[in-house]
This record gives sequence, structure tokens and C-alpha cells, in this order.
Amino acid sequence: MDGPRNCSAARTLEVVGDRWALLIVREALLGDHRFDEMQRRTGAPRDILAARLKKLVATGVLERRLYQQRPPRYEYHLTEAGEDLHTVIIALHQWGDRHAADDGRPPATRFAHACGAAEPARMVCPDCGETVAPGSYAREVAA
Amino acid sequence: MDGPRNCSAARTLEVVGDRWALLIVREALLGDHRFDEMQRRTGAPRDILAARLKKLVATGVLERRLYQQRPPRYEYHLTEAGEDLHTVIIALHQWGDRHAADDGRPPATRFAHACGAAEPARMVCPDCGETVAPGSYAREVAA
DNA sequence: ACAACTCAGTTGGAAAACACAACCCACTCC
DNA sequence: GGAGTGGGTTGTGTTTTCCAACTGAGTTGT
Repeated sequence: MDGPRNCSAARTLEVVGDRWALLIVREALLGDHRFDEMQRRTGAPRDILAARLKKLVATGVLERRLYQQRPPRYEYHLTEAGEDLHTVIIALHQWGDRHAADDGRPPATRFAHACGAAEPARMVCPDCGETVAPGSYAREVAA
Repeated sequence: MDGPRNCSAARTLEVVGDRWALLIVREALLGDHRFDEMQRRTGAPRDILAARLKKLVATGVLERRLYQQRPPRYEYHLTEAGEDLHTVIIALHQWGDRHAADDGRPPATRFAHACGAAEPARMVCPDCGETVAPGSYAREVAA
């Protein structure tokens, strides 16, 4: 009866829901902050990268920092909000590990927790401590 | 020195890295399986929706089920791989809750664990049990 | 001093994807 | 037999994207 859902996930996708935005966030998480490096590591066209960086700065995901005068050069760092996207990146990464095979190219990127654990992180309910399953978690609740 | 990273997150984004794919997965998670319903709830144009559904079936995220002969009608259900995307949706949803305000429209969709917990799910390391932080988790490891 | 190189972008033009409205088809219900 | 339903397709613009080349301030090499 009603139209599109008023949904937080959809709002997030308006900010990072295109082909390159989340790869840019991934780069920033991995410690790359400069234009050229990001361009090489993501494979994004330079003009698109420039446009996305602008948008991500405008939406408060990244901030632009001057790291050198003359000529003025800028780096892009994650804001606190940007850092919060790490769960999205990790979730994407895990799905790829499981369902989209590495086609045997060079060294893969990998995420590993500081404690040295080999196992991937899990999403758990903070109350009952159970791992969140697709069916047990997704419920629509009228407001 | 080298080109684009060989990265699982990037491979995942090749499958669901456009504006509509993840919203379609969200719908399927929420229990909508039919074309028209998905069209209304996501807001995607019909032709784009048709194309995405085809792609998601081809990539093994969705499967097409005949639910009625004469005229033949199909529903779209998540495969096991598709269901595994729930962590991505949840992560997006949480980020939106925190950083992209609800602009006060109708009832919001909401995800809630079956045990009734109000708190959002957390990503934790299965070994040390700690909540995964952006800095503590993202590390590149040579293969 | 002059050339080559670095970094961070712009610009222009072709190709692909997208959005929107209209249409189609096989049926069912009134 | 006319309207309605469900699941699309088609045609026509409008936007994005892609790619390659270029700019411009400054630094480094010779």
C-alpha cells in the first residue's frame, strides 16, 4: 500500500551505495589517504574518484587534511562516522571470502583482528550473546 | 606499485555494489518476494528491478521460484549465499541509525533480534571476544 | 638552466547505465 | 466484456561512467 520504506539501510546506501565509495572507505581504513594511491588501489577512474571524495567529505565520512603547503596537497582521513563503516566493509569482506572466490591473483588483502585470531568476526546479539542469524534477526516492527 | 587490490570486499561489491541490489536483498530478508511488492518498497524503476533480479539470480544470491502456473508467476527467494548478506544489511542499517537521521517520515523499518534485545548487534572477535574496532581490525597481511 | 618527475586534480568526448512512462500478455474477478 | 492483477518489456531521453589526455605548482636530477 505504501511506498518505499523509510529505512536506515537505504539512507546509508544513499551515501555509500555506489560502486566506488566503499572501496575508498576501505582504502582509508587500510591506511591509504592520498589521491594517487587510492586511485591505483581501487582502480577507480580519476574523475570519479575526485567526485566521490568530494561527496564523502560533504557527507561527513571523510575529512580533507592539508599535509603540505606549496603546493597545497591534501589527504583524506575517515571521520568518526567514516570509521564506523568498518563493520560494513568487514561484512562485505567476509561474504566475498565465503562466496566470491579469489581468482588466484597476487596477494589478497585480509582483515585480521589484533589478537591474532584466524576466525572471522561474528555478529552477536549483545543481550543473549547468540550469533545473529538471517531469520532470527530480520523483523519489521511497526513504529 | 601494484594495481587494484585483490580484495574480497571488492568482489562482493561487484555483485551487490550498485544502488538497488542491497535494497532488493533487504526486501527478501524482510519477507517480500514478489516483483510488484519489491518495486513499491524499494522504489526502484521496474526495468532496473527486472535487470537486478536477473543478475542476482545469475550470481546465486536469489533463486526464482514458480509459485503459480497459468499464468506462470515467480517469487524471488534468497539462497543460502543471499541470506549470508544479512550481516551487510545489518551493518548498513546500524550506520544509518547512528549517522543518517530519520527525516521523520512514516514508520521506519527496524531490525530486532528474536530474543527481544533493544541493543544493536555487535561484531566481535570469536577468539578474544572483544568488540571489533576500526583500528584494531583492519590490517593488510601479505599472502 | 632545462628536462623529467610528482601529486592532485580537470576537461572533453564516447559509451553505458539509468529513469520514466507506456505498453503487453495471460489470466481472474465482477 | 470491462476492469484489475502480476510480472514484466520497450522506447526514449537524461545522467553517469569511463578513458585518455591535459593542467599546474612545485621538486629533483644533470
